[in-house]
Amino acid sequence: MRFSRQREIIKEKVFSTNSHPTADWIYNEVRKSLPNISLGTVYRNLKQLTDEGIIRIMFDGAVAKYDWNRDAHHHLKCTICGSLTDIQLANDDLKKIAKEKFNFKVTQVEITFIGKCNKHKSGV
Amino acid sequence: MRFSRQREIIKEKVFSTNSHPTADWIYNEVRKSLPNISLGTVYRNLKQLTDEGIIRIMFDGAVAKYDWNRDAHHHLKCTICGSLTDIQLANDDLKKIAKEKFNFKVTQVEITFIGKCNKHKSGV
DNA sequence: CTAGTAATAGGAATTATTACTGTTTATTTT
DNA sequence: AAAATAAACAGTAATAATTCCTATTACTAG
Repeated sequence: MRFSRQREIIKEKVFSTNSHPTADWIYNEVRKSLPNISLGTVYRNLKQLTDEGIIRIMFDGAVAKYDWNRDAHHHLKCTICGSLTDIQLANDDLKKIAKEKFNFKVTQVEITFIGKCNKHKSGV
Repeated sequence: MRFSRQREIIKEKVFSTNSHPTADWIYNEVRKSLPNISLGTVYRNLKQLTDEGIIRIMFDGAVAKYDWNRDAHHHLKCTICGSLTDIQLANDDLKKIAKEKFNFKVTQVEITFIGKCNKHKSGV
């Protein structure tokens, strides 16, 4: 993979936040320093970075979000503010269950907990 | 919700399969008996059925899939054939962990196990 | 029967993403 | 360091999934 200034900055932006940014958010961020960058370039580079295993892609409903965190981890998704928060959970047990009960060789486990995050205490 | 022939047939089709159909698949199925139905009608009715809790929506990557199975359950997703299979797993422990460790009130847990299903034994 | 409401078909619009094309740029070769 | 070449680029068109809009139709209550 040849060096490119665009990809460097795209990578920087993904690594700069815990907010699981969308391609569009990244595009707007990168435009601040590279006003002529095109959205296609952002998508192409996000794909390359994903293919290289440098970042990860995940889907929040129908839209792709990107994540610099490559450790095995899962998410808390708030139904009120939409925030996605990383959490660590041992999933060895789950893999074992899938293998024993369903004869399924698990390579990845995606868990999303949907509910209310701690910003929304009362009635809301 | 007033009766509609279109919605009845859409519902029937979703209930007729374990394959977690997409809106497009349902559209094509329903057209066999209602050639004039529009895709918009399919989407509108799937949304209504989902809102009423009669069926469930889930996302497989970026596309919405529909599921008549309303029991708490999760999925095995095969990276080779793309099949999605329902599995039952107690998730009370997971909810408890989310509450205790992250102070997050879970209303739903979505787990997808990604890997190889038992149709793909050897090298492939 | 008639007004009002809910649902419809069909198509336009939107959103996210991918593909195409001619141009630029990083790396390799001389 | 200049020329060659292959990858990456910007800009734009195309695609796919989904939602929105509009005129029309069907059911329901008065």
